[in-house]
Amino acid sequence: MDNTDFNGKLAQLLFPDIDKTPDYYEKLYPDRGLPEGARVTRFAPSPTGYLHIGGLFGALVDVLTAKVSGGVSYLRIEDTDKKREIEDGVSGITDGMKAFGVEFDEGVTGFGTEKGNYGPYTQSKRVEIYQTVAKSLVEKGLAYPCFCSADELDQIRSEQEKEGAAIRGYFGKWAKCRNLTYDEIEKKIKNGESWVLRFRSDGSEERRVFFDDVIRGKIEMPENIIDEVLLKSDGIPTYHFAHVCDDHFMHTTHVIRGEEWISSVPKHIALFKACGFRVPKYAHTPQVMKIDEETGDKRKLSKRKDPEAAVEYFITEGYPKEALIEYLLTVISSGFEDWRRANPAVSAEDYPFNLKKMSSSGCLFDIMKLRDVSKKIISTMTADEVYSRITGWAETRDPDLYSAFTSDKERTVAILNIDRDVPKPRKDIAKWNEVKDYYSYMFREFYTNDLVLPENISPADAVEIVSEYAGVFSLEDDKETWFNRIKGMCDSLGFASDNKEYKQNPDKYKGNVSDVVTVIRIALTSRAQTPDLYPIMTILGCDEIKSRLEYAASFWKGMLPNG
RNA sequence: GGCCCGGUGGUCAAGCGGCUAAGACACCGCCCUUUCACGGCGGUAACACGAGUUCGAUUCUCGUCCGGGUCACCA
Repeated sequence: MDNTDFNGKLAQLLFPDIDKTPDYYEKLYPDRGLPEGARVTRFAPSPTGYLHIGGLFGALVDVLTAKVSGGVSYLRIEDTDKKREIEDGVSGITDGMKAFGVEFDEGVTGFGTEKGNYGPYTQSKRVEIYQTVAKSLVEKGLAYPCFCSADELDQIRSEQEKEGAAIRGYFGKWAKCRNLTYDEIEKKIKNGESWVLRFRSDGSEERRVFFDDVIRGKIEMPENIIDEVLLKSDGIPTYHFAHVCDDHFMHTTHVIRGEEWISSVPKHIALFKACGFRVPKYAHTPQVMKIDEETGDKRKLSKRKDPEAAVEYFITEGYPKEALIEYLLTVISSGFEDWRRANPAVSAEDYPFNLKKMSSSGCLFDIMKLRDVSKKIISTMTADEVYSRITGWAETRDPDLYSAFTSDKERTVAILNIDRDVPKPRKDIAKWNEVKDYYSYMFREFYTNDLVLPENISPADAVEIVSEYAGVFSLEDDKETWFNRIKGMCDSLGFASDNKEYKQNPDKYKGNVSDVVTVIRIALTSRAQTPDLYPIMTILGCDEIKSRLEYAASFWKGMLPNG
C-alpha cells in the first residue's frame, strides 16, 4: 500500500461519517470583504460561569482594536473541556460584558443565543468542522491516531523527567503510535480501543520560528516538534486545533490573548501551515497581578483567593461601570490618561486605542487608583444621574437604602446635589455601597445620635452654642446671612468671629467660628466633617433641626459635673 | 530543569544614545476654607546588578540576579 492509499484509507477508517471537505467551509464562510487595515478580533473565554477581570481587560482590547480599525469583534465560547463544564457558564460572561457596556459585533450573546454569519460561535457546536479539517489532515499524512493510554503517557513523562530531557512531550522515540501500520490501526479500532488524533509534526529542534508579536515585537523560539493532540478521544478538539480552525474560518486577523499562550505559538504556526491556512497576527497581553497578602509575592489574580478577580465583585460593591473600564484603560494603554485630560467629556469607547502602546509587563491591580478614577467619574455626574445609579444598584442589593432614597425622590436628589452642581464638585464617593453611611445623617432610618465633641471644646460651651443657635437660626436666610448669624453669636460666647484676629491672639479666645460651626455640625449630624452645612440644614428642615439641637443640648448638659 | 516573556519611584507609567529621568495614584507639607473634601502650590521617592559597544548609556549587546509564563486527551 503506498502512502496516498494509506492516508486515504486511514482517513476513511477514522472519519467514516465525514463527507465534507474543508473547501465546503471555505465557501460557507467567505472572506469578510472588509476594507484594508480592518481588524477582526475575538474574545474567546471558556465558560467558567464568571467573568474574570483579566477577561474584561482582554475583551476591551478586542473590541477597541476592532473598532478603531473599522473591523469586527466577536465573542466565541471555547467549551471543549467537558470535564470542567458547568450548566450555564455563558451567562456569567455575557452578563458581565453587558454590565460594563462592552459590546461585540457578533458571536455569542447569552446562554444559547448568538448573532453573526460565521457561527456557530460555540465550539461544541462546531465538531463537524474540526473533524472535516482533521480528516483532510489525515489524508495529507499530517495526522495520525494514537492509542496510548493515560498511564502510558504518564510513564513517558516520568521517564523524560528521569532522563532530564530538554524537550518533553510526545515526539521522536516516545511517539509509539506514529508509525503504526494500517492493519494495526484497524485492528485496534475494531477492538474498540479509544484513540486521539495527533499532529504529525515535521518540526526540528534545530530550526527556529520567528513571529512578530504586535505588542512585544520580534519573538524567536525553537520549532515545535511535538505531536500535539488535535482531537481528544471523544472527538472534540483541543484548544490548539480549535483555535486554528475557528480563527481561520471566522477570518480573525489579530489573535489577542493572554501571555500564557506565547509558548504555544510555534505549535499554532505549524498547525496553520499544515492546514494550509494563513497565520494570523498575534498580540499577547500582560497579566493582571496582585500582591499576595500572606507571602508578599506578586502573583496572578485568582478567583478562589481574590474576590476582585471576578468582575461581579465590582458590580456588587457598586463601582460605576465606567470606572472599571476607565481604570482598565489607564492600565492597558499608556496614552490613555493624557488623552482623557485632553478629552474629559468623551466616552472611553472613542479612545483611539493602539495595541502597540500597550505595556508588555504584567501590572498590579491598584484598588486605590480605581477608587480615584471612580470618584472622579462620580463627581462629574448630575444629581439625577447619581440618583438613578444608586437606586438601580440598591434595588436588589440594599432594600433599606432603596426605600429610604425613593420615598421622597425630590429630597434625595437635593441631598445628592449638595456641593455637586459647582465648579469643583466633591469627590467623596467611590462606590455605591458607601453612600448609605455617607449620607446617614440625612435619613431618619439610618441616623444614630453619637455626639462626640472635639477635645478643644467643653460640653459647657457646646451647650451654650447649641442653645443660643436654636433661638437664632432661620431657614429663610440666604447663605451669607446664615453664616453671619453664626458669626454674630461668636463674640459673646468667647469665640473669635474673625479668623485673622484669632490667629493673631489665639489666647484671648476659646476658639473661633470654625469651632462654633463644628459644634453645630456635630449637633445636627453627629459628624465633625460633612459637606456644606447650609444646604444640609435647608433640607433637614426646621423641625428636625430644632429637635436635634435640643437633643444635643440636653445630651451635653448631662456631661456637665453638676448636670 | 528546558524554552519563552518581563524588570524605570510604594503602584501604573513616559522615555527610544546626550533630558535637572515626564505625568497619574498613594504619602507628606503649605495655601484656600464654616469642618472635611475639592482645588492650587511644593516635597519625599526610580532606571535590579556586572561587563562590553560608544565621546556618551535608562535606552544597544552579553552575562548574572529577580519576577512571571509554559512544558496535559485544561483552556
